[in-house]
Amino acid sequence: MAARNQRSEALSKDRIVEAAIALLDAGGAQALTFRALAARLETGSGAIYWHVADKNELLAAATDHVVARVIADIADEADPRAAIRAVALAMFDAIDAHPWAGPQLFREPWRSSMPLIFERVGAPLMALGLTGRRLLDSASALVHYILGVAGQNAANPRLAPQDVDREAFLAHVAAQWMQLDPEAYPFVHQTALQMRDHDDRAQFLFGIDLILAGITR
Amino acid sequence: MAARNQRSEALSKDRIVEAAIALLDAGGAQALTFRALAARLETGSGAIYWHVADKNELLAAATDHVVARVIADIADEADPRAAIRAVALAMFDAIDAHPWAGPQLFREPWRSSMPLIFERVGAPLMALGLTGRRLLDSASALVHYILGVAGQNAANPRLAPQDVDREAFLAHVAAQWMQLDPEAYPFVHQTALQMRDHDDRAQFLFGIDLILAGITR
DNA sequence: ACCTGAACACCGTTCAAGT
DNA sequence: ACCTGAACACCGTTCAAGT
Repeated sequence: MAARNQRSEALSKDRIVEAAIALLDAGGAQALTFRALAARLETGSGAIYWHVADKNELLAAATDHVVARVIADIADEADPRAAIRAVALAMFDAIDAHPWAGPQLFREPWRSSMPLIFERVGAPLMALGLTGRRLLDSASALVHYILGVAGQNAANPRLAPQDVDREAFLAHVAAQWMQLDPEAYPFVHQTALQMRDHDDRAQFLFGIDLILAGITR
Repeated sequence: MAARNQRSEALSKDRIVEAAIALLDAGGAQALTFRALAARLETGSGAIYWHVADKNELLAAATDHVVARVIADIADEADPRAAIRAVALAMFDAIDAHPWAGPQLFREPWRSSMPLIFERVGAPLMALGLTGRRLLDSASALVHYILGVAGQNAANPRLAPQDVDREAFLAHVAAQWMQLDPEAYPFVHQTALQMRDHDDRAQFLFGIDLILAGITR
């Protein structure tokens, strides 16, 4: 027993999940393989299966771990609207920092992280006096918006060619959109230029405020 | 040349994309392999690479194909709000029918389907009198909400065990959420039962109306 | 009970060889 | 120009064998 600590800790689900997160953060979803994980943990690839059912459970556990920490770190806000904005921004930043968690988040909504998020959004709505169906549907709209935007935003810049930076990339997309037929695409043609230098985070918050305005109108 | 039609049409990107969509609709994202595709097209797996760069392009082309058809089929609505609801519902139903397109949609937003969607949402907002930054940000919030919810909704029921139906599954999740500590999870505890028998589509539309209310307040 | 690592079935992609 | 299909590198997962 004591001998096991000479070179490495005993394997455990926690240690595996931690190593998985490190791999995911460093190289994205494709960097998480059982072989890489085994190498990092100095064990055989089969050993991991003793603690974790399969890759799906591993990704879900990694996501739960990240979300739980982020949610726990959110500062308390007295004002309900400020509280909702705080949760929204925390999730936005979390998925931006761990983009691999985005797709995973809305793949298994019955997992432990989902009630956490719903609670943090729904409780302030209760404080605003909402009840019944309207309470649930409003919370649902906010949560879906938050996860949807955060996930999309996390996916965006990563598939762009590596050597162009974000600005050059946006300028390129805007130029493409500008070339669409102004008759068929009046909106796109008119807003493409603004699209080029928009602030994702500010635009995200604007959407939150739109929904809040609709809720409390 | 004429001889080629004796047993099968010449290979083309269109034929490949069509076959890919058939595979994806029948068996989900994991059913699309180059081997299965080659078998269905009665050709070698390498032949596909002559018309398509890689799997990523294939998925993107399949998504564009589906979205373009759906968008084209939307009936024109005179009322801007009705027009936006029509686009939203069309996209919701499209991703529900082709759930594999959900993740793909917000993976390459500079592709051709994205301007199509933005135009269909943005044009009615122009008719409502919006301009400038507020126009772009409002359209962006709506599009992100639509794609986010539709994608999440499409992902949900498919990972559930196959033998339980949707209702039994929702009841099971609700029961789990009910068991959370009412002190720590007042909102979840109170709304879990309603969550059980909510209507995804109606809830989705409610969110659209919340955002529209915020936009036009 | 927990770990090892070879083996299996299966991918996406490439490429020499054909027509 | 377009197609064939074997070959390559790489997966997730299993499992007999070890401790």
